[in-house]
Amino acid sequence: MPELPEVETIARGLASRVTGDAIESVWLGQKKEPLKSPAADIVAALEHRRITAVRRMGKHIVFDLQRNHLERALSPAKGRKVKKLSDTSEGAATQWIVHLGMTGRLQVCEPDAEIAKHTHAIVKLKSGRELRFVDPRRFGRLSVAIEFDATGTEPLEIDLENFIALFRGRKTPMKSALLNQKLLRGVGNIYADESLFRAGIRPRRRAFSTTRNQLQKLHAALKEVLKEAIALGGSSISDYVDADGEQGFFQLQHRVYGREAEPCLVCKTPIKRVVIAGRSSHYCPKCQK
DNA sequence: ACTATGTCCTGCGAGC
DNA sequence: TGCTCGCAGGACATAG
Repeated sequence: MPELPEVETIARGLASRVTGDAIESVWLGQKKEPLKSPAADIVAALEHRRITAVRRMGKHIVFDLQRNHLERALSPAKGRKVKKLSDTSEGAATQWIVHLGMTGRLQVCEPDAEIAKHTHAIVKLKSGRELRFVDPRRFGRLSVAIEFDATGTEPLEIDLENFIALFRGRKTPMKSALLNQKLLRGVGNIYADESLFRAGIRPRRRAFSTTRNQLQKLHAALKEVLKEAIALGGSSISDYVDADGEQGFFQLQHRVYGREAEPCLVCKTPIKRVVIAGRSSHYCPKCQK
């Protein structure tokens, strides 16, 4: 469901709520799809760890975990078969990585709160609260790692020359290039469409044929649209809410996404919707070349 | 190596 | 009301 601005909003909300808290126990559901790492690895990596930070990398939420020294003496956690993490020393940091897919949610709640349908993981915290992962479509993924290795570059950090180089020699449509997480991480369908509109580039435009001037505009437009969206707490379409249950407001700023047949806000031409790489793509046929 | 396509899931609203 | 259909913010495997 969420793209970079929504994940950023969620990660910030989680950081303020659970940083410093410790994980006492982990329950994982029976469905196998949400687990990218073996269940035993996840449980072993999370239990009795302190959450030292929560941050976003692309569309992933990364929890930095450290062995909780108060718990260490009490936990005879050795002997568990955790191949990937077995060579980590006792105090070494590990990470819990959550990808929300299309419909994933991470909620912090009291233990007596009703357990939502499609709850796949419940993490009990020392503070008494619970962190729950809920995901109806099960496109989301949970995993653990010693150091998460995300692909691509953060769009908010990339400089102009490296940005332009991403598109060089590629035949693929600009829309597909923007969605390719190996190039830029965190851009999804909404912000791809919105940034292409602001830069005046058609989504089907072949990457290699895009002019330097257009790419320069896109570099600025993408950063601008992502920053504006983060400032407004992301876009709430259907049921997206952040860690505090608050909805975002950037959907009110969409200029093309979800506006098929509505007049372009610049030139009044009806907005078009086409399918590119299986994804809805919205653009103004007059403003975008 | 790069690119296009199908597939994984559930839920919702539109249209009949 | 109840059914079917198409669509949904993502990412991977696979085939060409």
